[in-house]
Amino acid sequence: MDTIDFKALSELMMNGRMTWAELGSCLGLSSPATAERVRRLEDQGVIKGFTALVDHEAVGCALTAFVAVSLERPEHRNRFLQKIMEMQEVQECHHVAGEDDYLLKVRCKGTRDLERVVSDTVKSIPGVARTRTTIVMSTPKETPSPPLFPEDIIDATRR
Amino acid sequence: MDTIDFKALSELMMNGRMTWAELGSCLGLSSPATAERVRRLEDQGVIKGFTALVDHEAVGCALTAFVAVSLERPEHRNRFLQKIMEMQEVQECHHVAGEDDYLLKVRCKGTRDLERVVSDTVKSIPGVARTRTTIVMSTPKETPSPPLFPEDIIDATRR
DNA sequence: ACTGAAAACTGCAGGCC
DNA sequence: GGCCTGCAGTTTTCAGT
Repeated sequence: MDTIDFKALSELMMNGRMTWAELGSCLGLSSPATAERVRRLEDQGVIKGFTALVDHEAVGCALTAFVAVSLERPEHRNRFLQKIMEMQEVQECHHVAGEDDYLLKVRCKGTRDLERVVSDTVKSIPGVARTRTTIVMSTPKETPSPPLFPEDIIDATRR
Repeated sequence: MDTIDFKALSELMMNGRMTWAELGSCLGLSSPATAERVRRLEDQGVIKGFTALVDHEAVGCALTAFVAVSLERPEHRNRFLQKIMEMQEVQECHHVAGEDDYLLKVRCKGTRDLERVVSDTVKSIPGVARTRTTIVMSTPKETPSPPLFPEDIIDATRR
């Protein structure tokens, strides 16, 4: 077990961009060895990729909501999931135990958009028996995530 | 309005690492101009940083759960939030409208860990009146997120 | 996994629109 | 103000050990 400088490592991860040499020095490795390990992690699927983490509010995605969905019968599942996959506003879809079947995390510009997503789109999917929407007022803690609508970033770039 | 190659752009964003030149060519820009724009986005706070996106299951974080929390009185809020901030397992904390006050997204290794987090830690915070935990069985859709426990990645590195 | 070279990329300067 | 071209400094990559 080598000597890993966790403090330096987390500092490095905080401000984002880093070189293999920097990362390696936290781990006590040279840059080629570090690059090799990261490449292996990608091959194994541990690392899915690399992205920018965006402040969704800053790009006009100010509203977050959780939508619990109940399905009438299991037969409707595939069609439902297929539709969900296509919806950009749905950031997450979890199959949950308990009263409801699915829990969606939805992100959009405002209440008008939410209405469209929930009432028009989700409820129109065959087999959706009922939905319960919970609006997020503020989020004190959240690990930032990749952009949902890359085109909005492009717009922000121009300002 | 310039000509943006969205198809190439999203392909590029999918497989992660890219050079300014590559990104720029999708936008119809040279590398210095591209780097400059991204730097500006960072200054504006639109881009919070850059990270690796990890498959949490692959690093042993196999259990996801949503925990709804009700607080007795507003006075308890600050202390509650402070404690939440310290908990690595809590990936998100949202202040929500409706029946409950907060909705936590929790990630941990297994049910044993969940018990510790919910029953021992969250419920022991002063002012927590009740919690309702919803277990996630599978998640058909989720944008990957940065690592919650960097040390687990280090371990995976060694395999 | 380390060292050292070639190749590639980034960042800065200067000029242009 | 924002963008493009060329050069110097780094960083990554690919040998060989």
